[in-house]
Amino acid sequence: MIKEQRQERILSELAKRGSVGVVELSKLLGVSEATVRRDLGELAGHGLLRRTHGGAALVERGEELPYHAKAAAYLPEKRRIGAAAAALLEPGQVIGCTGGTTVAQAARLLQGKRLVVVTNALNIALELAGSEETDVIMTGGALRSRSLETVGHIAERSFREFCIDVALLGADGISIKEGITTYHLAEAHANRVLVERSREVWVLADHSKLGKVTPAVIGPVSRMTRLITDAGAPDDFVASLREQGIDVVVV
Amino acid sequence: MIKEQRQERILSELAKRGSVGVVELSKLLGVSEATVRRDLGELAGHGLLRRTHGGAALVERGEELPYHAKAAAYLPEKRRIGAAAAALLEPGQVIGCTGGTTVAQAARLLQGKRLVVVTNALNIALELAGSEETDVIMTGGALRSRSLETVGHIAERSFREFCIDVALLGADGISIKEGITTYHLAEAHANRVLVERSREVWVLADHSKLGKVTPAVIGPVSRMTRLITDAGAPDDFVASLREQGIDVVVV
DNA sequence: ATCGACATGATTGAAAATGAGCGAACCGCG
DNA sequence: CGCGGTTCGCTCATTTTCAATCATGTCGAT
Repeated sequence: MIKEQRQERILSELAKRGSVGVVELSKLLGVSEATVRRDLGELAGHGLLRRTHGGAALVERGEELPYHAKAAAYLPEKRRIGAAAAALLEPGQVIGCTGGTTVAQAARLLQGKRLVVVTNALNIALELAGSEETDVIMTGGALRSRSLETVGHIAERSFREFCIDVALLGADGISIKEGITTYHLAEAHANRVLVERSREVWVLADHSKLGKVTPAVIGPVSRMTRLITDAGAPDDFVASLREQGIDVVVV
Repeated sequence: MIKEQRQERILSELAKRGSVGVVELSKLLGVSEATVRRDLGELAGHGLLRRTHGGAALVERGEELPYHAKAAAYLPEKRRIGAAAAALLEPGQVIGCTGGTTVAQAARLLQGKRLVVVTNALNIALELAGSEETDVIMTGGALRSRSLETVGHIAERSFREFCIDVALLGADGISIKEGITTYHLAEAHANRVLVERSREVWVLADHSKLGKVTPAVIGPVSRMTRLITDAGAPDDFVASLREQGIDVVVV
């Protein structure tokens, strides 16, 4: 039996049963346990299964997807930024959230607060799914797997149904000249509608985003009422925003 | 048997019966009581069950999602049902999915198929989020943490925008007399709209749901075009549905 | 025929999981 | 209350599993 066939077989067995043991597979496939371990290791390397002691199990969705919070870059900064944002929000407010790992960190800390959260991002909704106190409204729309945001007319129409107190925006780039930008046009469009409907716009971004420009414009920096970033932010950048009357919180 | 399988078994047993004893599990699984205790401790640490003296019980309504507990009950049956449903779908079709753990098992196997999936359930969207081939549309709406479904007028309006080939319905109860039912009124309402918009209606339910009635009606059994269930289904129940011209698939 | 690349199987010391033993804590019951 | 039996959490020895290494076998190319 060829390696490919064997690995195929392992995956199908796993799909059928949810978890499999090394010894078990060894007997089933008629190869040594060493070979089974090698196969499992290889498959796990491709993210097709999760290795466990004694065997393997199905990968949990969300464990391996690109935005998984634990895998995020600048995680400590993002956590602090998220915590600061969460602390500044008040009970009873209506919050709009875009996707992104920084916003997700904030969302995680909103659990149990009496808030209404409107979001087009799957990961945000998921963070808050367990919270009894928080009302979560998803906008719906076409799902973009890269960012887990939903976009398109459904998302935009839903955003328009709300009057939002504070928008928590996770941007990919913030430039004094070019404004708040993101990578994807459809996301930018949905986010723009959120901004339109929001009284305040807070942007959550670690310092790596500052001065950066990405293709799709959400809006000018002047539309932002508060920026929460980390201590790595360049002083002149911060000063320039403050001159424009934007509240810059550095954590 | 590896640890994962054993713990899955424990959760399944717990979901079926509401509470389990250490000694009992030890005999059932063929491992020492010490190991059972360790497993229970670990699962309790993940919030998947509540430790009691002498055993374990389901987590109280409140902090944790009962979703995980539900997911573990009749898991092998649900996998087979999900696989059968996935195998019967054809490329290019527009599929509507409600929430529910059985439907989630089917969704997992739809990855990579060229389909359009419209759903009001967060867990379904998450299963398919990684798939490049599959277009996923979320309806949006207010999120119910218990089932991870979104409900309300936003969800219903979104469903109405689609012409759906096949609806995959996960019901909580199916009764010849009372029809297809679920626990929650708002969910039933959203699901009813999905059914309206669908050419075919397939219900995915393990045998524990058959003959059961729960508070909120989705529709009469006659509206269902196919039932996929497991071998534990009572013969007379299956026969009765077949008399009505419903295609019953037993896996 | 020889070589090299690759897959497989066996070996080994380390790590993890398991099972048994033992006081301490807890339950039900008088 | 207090008591006996059960259950718990802990430690320690044993078994299982792991990852790494090396040897063998297979196949195709030179």
